[in-house]
Amino acid sequence: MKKSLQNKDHTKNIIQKAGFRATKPRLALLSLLQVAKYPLNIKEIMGKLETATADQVTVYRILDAFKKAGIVNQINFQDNATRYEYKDTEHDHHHIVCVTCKKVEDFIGCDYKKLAGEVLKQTPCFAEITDHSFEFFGKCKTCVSV
Amino acid sequence: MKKSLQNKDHTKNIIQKAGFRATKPRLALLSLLQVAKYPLNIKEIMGKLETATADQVTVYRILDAFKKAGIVNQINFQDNATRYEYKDTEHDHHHIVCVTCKKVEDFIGCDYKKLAGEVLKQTPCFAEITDHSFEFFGKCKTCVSV
DNA sequence: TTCATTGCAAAACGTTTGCATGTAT
DNA sequence: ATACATGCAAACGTTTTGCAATGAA
Repeated sequence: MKKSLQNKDHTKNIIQKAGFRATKPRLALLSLLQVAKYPLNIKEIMGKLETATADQVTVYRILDAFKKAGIVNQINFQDNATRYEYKDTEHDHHHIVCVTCKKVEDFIGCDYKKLAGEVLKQTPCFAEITDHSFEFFGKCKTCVSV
Repeated sequence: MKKSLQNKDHTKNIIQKAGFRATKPRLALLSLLQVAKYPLNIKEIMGKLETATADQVTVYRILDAFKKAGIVNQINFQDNATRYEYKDTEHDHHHIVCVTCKKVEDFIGCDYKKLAGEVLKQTPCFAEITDHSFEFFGKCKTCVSV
């Protein structure tokens, strides 16, 4: 079986296992997020999706549903546009963003689990932690000298 | 000298040391952020500011300038509204947010400096780190049982 | 006085809602 | 067949821009 077909089946499985119907917009959107090199905002998503694959409103609804289902992560680069990324549990990572040119690079090593335990002890109101966000902002080697 | 006057002078000093003129909107906004118990979004700010103290556009411009000057932090709770918090360098902290009722509690212990060094080694494109964001999302003791 | 700062009007985005139509299972 | 999903239109909330008027130093 060809690799691309395996991937298509895999994408379809993820959608169905999460309890959703495998529709054209959902398959296209999840496939797109799976190959994206960094978290995409709505404009980038609509630009990369083939015309008439999905309405923008549909994309918003799917992203919301996928986020609740734990299939995608919602990410914010402080640029007034929510970004979404496929949640690959095998390759947990976070991002560093250049504040000047917006270049993005991944990094690993965020040991949030240890801190999560300490935080629950510190915060008397809270019972459980379900998610976390963590990004670094800085300057890339090109922009730092400007 | 009364405490409230000391605070007023302190607020004025912060603004002027950052290179800004100590105008009514800027004094009111920074004072508000200094006493806020959690990061405020624009609606909350406009609601808490006395009427006619500052136009909403002015508030946006001041927040942007204060952020660039390092006086305030920009924070995102994944609720489509940018939040701002007075940056008190003496009391560095982050936030945990209840995904159900939006309650916020602070926590300390984010040792980002150690990770920042490792991240710069990992990411060949980046030269320096200037900022970071870190929030936990979870459920408070009231909402967890629902 | 002078230049930084503000207010107002209007536009530009990002996001959500309601409802009729379409479709995966 | 039918409950789930989508598309379209329109509303909504947040943020930005241009420009003339104002005010702090």
